[in-house]
Amino acid sequence: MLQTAYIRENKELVIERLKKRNIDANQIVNDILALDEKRKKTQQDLDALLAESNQIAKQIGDLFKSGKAAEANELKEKTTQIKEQSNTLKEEQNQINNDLMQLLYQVPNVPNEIVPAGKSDADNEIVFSEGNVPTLHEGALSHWDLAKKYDLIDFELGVKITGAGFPVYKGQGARLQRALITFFLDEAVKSGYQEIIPPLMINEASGYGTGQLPDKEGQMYYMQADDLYMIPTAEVPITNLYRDVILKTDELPIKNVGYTPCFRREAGSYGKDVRGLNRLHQFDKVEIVQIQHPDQSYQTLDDMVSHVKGLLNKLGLPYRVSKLCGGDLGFTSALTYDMEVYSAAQEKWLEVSSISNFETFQANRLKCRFKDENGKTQLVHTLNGSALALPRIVASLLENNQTPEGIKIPEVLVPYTGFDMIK
RNA sequence: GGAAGGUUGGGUGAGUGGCUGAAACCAACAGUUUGCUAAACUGUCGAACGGGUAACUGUUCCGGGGGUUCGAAUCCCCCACCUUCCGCCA
Repeated sequence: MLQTAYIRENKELVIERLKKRNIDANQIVNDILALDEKRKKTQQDLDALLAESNQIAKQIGDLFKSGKAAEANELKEKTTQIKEQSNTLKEEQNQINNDLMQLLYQVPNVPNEIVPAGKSDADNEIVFSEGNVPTLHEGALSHWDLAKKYDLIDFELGVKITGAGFPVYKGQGARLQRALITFFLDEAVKSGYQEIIPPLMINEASGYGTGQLPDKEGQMYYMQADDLYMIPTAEVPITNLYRDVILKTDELPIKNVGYTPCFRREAGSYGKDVRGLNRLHQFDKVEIVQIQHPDQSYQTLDDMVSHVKGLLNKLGLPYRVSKLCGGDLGFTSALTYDMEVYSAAQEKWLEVSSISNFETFQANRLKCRFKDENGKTQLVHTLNGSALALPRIVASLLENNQTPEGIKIPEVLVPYTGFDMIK
């Protein structure tokens, strides 16, 4: 959520930048500012009334104490009038605040200056690529066929136990999964991230904190009996660690990494995009989260991108980095880089990480602030990214590294898997 | 799941109707003292939204919501959460 004060002070910029998202924000911005003016006005009136009533209450107290009950009772009558007025104003004030919130919830984050204009992922700007697209041998298989051939992942068994999108990993497949998780965690810890094991379920307040609620509750699994949601990503519990917190400047940046399974309902997904490991209801992901001083957050974003590049380099997967265009940019993000690996048998690029700077958009809802150099409290910048999401990495690894003799395990993973070939 | 007790500022914790935005202590910060560190002493020390060039100042907030009252941290109702004991249990 944007801050009203920010919109007020940067009106033209906000409208201009939101055009990158193909949004004409003129109307809503003006509505917000008008409501905000109204809010201030009512508050002033209300404050004045309450101040008066506070004062009278004090007088009445004094009068009673000095035994002047008659005068006190006279004053009492005066307050009923004030009370009526202030109640009306309070209602008005509540209504205004609600309306204002409704409007603010609708406004997405202001894209960074360097976000390219565009409508869809086709307009994303590829800013970096590494590695060559492999040529596969005759008779190469898709990862779901490979998974079956080597008995690594059993999709049907998952259907039996739970349903579609909940695969069962077996044998070397399970081991590979665990190896990747540990490798990713180790790499993050080496880069200075603190490892976190958060709860896998969250309450409503946390859902609001990172913006899954109120709009996107349909994407999360919900446990009605206990009013809890399964996390769609570790970002939610880890970022919410800092909800309602005021940090000190020297505590920044905060760098956390967490591995968790992620649960997503993915309602409405269908077709070949969901085949195999491409889209799941439960999957494993290692997430990096940083909380940073506003002056440094873009440097941090670059650092995070570099970190993920490093992971992909070490795994030897061909990948590319793209800067999301305005039309493809997530609601809460100011700037996002997507990392995609090439999946050789499917012959397509798969998104394995999305690294974003939310600036103060999340922090505003989270109420995560810090005391700056001048002792002033201001909102932090929050950032996060996958480092990395497992299924598509596995898909790409299996497909790209297949040989007639078996599937080669990248060298960096061998210490973790204990084998260098899936046979 | 049953029972009891709790929820106050960064922490401990006082506060049962007006003098309490909140004692005291601890922590933190600034300063004095000190050869350095420590100790001691002095001061500062919650947040949000407003008004004012500023000094300063108004309102709101004592788990959340509602109520009683001229006036509520304090009384009443509902809800959430926590702790302890019992039951169950990796």
